[in-house]
Amino acid sequence: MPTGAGPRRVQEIFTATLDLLTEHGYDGLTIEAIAQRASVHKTTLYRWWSSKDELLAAAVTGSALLEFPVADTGSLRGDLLAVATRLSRLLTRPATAAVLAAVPGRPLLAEATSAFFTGRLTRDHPVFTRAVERGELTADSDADLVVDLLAGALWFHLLLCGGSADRRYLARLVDSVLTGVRARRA
Amino acid sequence: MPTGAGPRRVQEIFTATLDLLTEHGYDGLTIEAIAQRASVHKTTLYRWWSSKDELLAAAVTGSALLEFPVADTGSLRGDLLAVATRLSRLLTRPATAAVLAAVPGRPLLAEATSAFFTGRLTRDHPVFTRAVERGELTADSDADLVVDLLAGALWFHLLLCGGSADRRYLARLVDSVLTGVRARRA
Amino acid sequence: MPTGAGPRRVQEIFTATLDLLTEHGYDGLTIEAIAQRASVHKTTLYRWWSSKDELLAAAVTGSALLEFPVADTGSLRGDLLAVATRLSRLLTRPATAAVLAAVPGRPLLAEATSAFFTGRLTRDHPVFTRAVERGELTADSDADLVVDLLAGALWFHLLLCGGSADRRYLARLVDSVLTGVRARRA
Amino acid sequence: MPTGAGPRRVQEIFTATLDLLTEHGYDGLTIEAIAQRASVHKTTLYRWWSSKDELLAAAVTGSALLEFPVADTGSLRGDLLAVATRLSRLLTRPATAAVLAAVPGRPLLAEATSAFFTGRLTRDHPVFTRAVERGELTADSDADLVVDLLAGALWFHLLLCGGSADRRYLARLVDSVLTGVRARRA
DNA sequence: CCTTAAACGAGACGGTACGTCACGTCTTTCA
DNA sequence: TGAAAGACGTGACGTACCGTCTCGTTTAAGG
Repeated sequence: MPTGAGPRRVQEIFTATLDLLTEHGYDGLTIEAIAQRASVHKTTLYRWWSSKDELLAAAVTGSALLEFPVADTGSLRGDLLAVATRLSRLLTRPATAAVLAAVPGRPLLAEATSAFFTGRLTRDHPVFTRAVERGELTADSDADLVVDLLAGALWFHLLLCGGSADRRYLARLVDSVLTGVRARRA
Repeated sequence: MPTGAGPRRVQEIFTATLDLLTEHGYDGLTIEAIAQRASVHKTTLYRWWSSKDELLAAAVTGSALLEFPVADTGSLRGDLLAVATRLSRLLTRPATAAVLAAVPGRPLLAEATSAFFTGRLTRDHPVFTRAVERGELTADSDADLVVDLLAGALWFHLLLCGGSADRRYLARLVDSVLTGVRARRA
Repeated sequence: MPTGAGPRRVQEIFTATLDLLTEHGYDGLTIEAIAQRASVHKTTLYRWWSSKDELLAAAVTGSALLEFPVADTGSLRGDLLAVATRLSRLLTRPATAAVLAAVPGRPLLAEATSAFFTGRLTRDHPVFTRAVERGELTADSDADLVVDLLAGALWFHLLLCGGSADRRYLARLVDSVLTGVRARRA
Repeated sequence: MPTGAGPRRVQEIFTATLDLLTEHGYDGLTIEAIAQRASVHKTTLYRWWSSKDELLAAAVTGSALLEFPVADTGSLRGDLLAVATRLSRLLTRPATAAVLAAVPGRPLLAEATSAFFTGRLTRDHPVFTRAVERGELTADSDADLVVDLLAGALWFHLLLCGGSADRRYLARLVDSVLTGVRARRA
C-alpha cells in the first residue's frame, strides 16, 4: 500500500509520528493524534498506510533517525568503542529508545530496523572494511556476530535489565567482544 | 495495589492472561477478554490490579514461565551452551516470546523479568558457581557481562533481526563470549 | 433489542430525536447529534437501539406525537370533518410531517405509524362507533376504506402533490367520502 | 444547474441511478456507486447535478418510469378500475415503489412526481376527457379530487399501512370514489 | 447459628480511538 | 473545453475496550 510517493505532507506526518511516539510511547500513539498534529485528516493516513505499524515503519525508514556516522579513530578498538557509544545513545535517547522498544513482536517494525542493523551496520559500515584493510581482521571474520554481541549486550543491559552504560562498561564490553572475535580468527 | 493474596481465582486469571497474550500478542490482550476467559468479572480484575501491565507482571512472576534448569555438563563451555540453547528456546517459544517482546518500554514488566535475568541468572545460577569451583573462572569474573553478551546477542539476533539460532550459531556465540571473558581474567 | 425499559434518560433521548428530526429532516438526523442533545453518549444509544430507524420508531411510539382527540360534534359528517382537519394538521405541522414523510420505504417506522393509523384510527376511534350508534352507519360499514380515502387523499394531496388543504377542500373531501361509503351501505 | 443537455452518457447515468435506487433504496443510493456503475467519474455527476435529489429527479423525469397507458374500456368505471390497477402496480413494483417512497419530504423529487400526477394524470389523461365526452362526468367535475382519492387511498393503504390491494379492494375503492364524485355533480 | 464485612457478579455509563464510508471540493492531466 | 483521475478535508458511521460507578448477592470468618 505504501506507493512510493506518499501524501503531500509526508514530512509533517513522519515528524508528528516520531514526536508523538517519543512523547507517549507506542501504546499511547494514536492515528488521530498523528493526523491532528500533522494537520492532516485521519482518512489521509489510512489512504497511504494500512496500519499504525506500517506508518511507523515508513516514518523510521523515511527519517535519518537511526543513522550515525563514526569517525575513523585509527584502530578497530577505537572504532568499536565509538560505535558502542553511539549505540548506547541510540538506546538511551528518548526518540530512538521509543522506536526500538516497540520493535520486538512487531514484524513490520522489525523489518525496518533490521534493515538498518544487519544491512547498514554489518556490511556497509566502514568500521569493518577499515579493520580488514589495516589487517586487524581477516576478511572472513564474523562481523555479524560482533554486531550481535555489541548491540545485543547493550540492548539487553539497557532496555531489559534497566542498567546504565558508562565508559567502563563500554570498554569492558568492547574488549570482551574484540578478544572473542580475534581469537576465532586464529 | 496487589495485596499479596489476590482474588479467589488468581490461577485461572494468570493462566488466561498468559494464554491470551500468547494468542493475540500484547496489543491484542484486553482486560475484558481475560475476565471472560477466567470467568471473572472485569471489576474484579480492576479491584486487584490497576493496569494491564501490573496484571501481566504479576502473572509472569506468579508463574514459572521463565524458569529453566540447566544440568551440570562438567564444563563451563558445555553449561553455557546449554544456557544458550535454553535461552534461544525462551525467545522462540510463543508463550515466552510474547512476554519478552512486551518488556521493552514497559517498566512494570521490565521489573518482573529483569528480576529474573539479573538476579536469578547472574548471581544465583549454578553455572557460574560451578565454574568457579572448577577453576574455570575466577570469583571476580564478569558474570554479568557474560549474561549480557549471551542473552543480548540472542535477543538481538532473534527478535530484532529476525534471524534464527542453529547449533552452529550458538557454538560460535558461546566460544566468542567464553574467549572474551577468559581473556579478561588474565 | 429494545428491552422494554430503556436507558435512564429515555425521555430526553426521545425528545432530542423528534426535535432534531423536525429541524433537519430524516436525512439530516444523526445519532451523534441526538446523543449530544440528549446529553447521553453515542454508545448508550447503540446499546439500546440497533439503528436510527429503531430509535425513531421507539421515539414515535413512546411519545403522544400522533395522538389526537376528536370531540363529538353530533354528526358523522362533523366528526369526519374534524378528523380531516386534525389529519391535515398532522401532515402539515413540521414535527409530525417530518415523521410521516420518513415512513414510506422504512418498515420499522411503518410498523410504528401503521399501528396508530389502522389500529387506533379505524377500530378504536369513537367516531365510527358513535356513527353506528346514531344509525348513520351500519356496523358492517367500511371504516377501513373511509380512513384510507380520507387520510390517503390528504397525504397524497399535501405531501406528494404539494397542495394545500383549506376548509373548502376538506369539505369536498369529506362529502365525497361520505357519499361513497353511504352508497355502499345501501 | 441541469443545463438541458447533460453529459455524454446521460442514459447510462439515469439507468444506473434508478437501478441502484431499486436495489438499495434511497438511503443506500450513493453518488459514488452511480458513477461507478455508469462508468463515469464522480466529478462529472457533480458538474451536472448539484445533489442526489436533483439527479434522481432528472432520472425520473427523463425516463418513462411513471408512464402508463390505459386502454379505453368504454366506461368511466372500467377506466378508473384500470387506472387503479396500474397505480397499485406502480406502488408495488420495486422500481417505482422505491422512487415514490422517496418523494415525501424531498421537494425536488416531489416536483418531478407531482408534475406527473397532477398534470399528466389529472388534466391530460384521456380517462377524464373520455368520460366527459360520454356524458359520465360534467366538464367541471372534480377530477383532481378523484385522483387524490384514488391514488391517495392506494398509497396510504399500500405504503403506510402495509396492506395489499386485491381485485375486491380495488373495486370497492373505485365504486366508492365514483359514487362520491357523481353525487357531487348532481 | 447468626451476623457482618469483604469480595464478587452484574451491568449501565461516559469516554477514546478505531477503521470505514461517502460526501463535495479541488487540482492536474489528458483528449 | 470537457472529461478523467484522484488526493484531500470533512463528518458520521458502528464497534471495541476502557475505567468507573452503583447496586445486590454471595462467601467466609468470628462472636
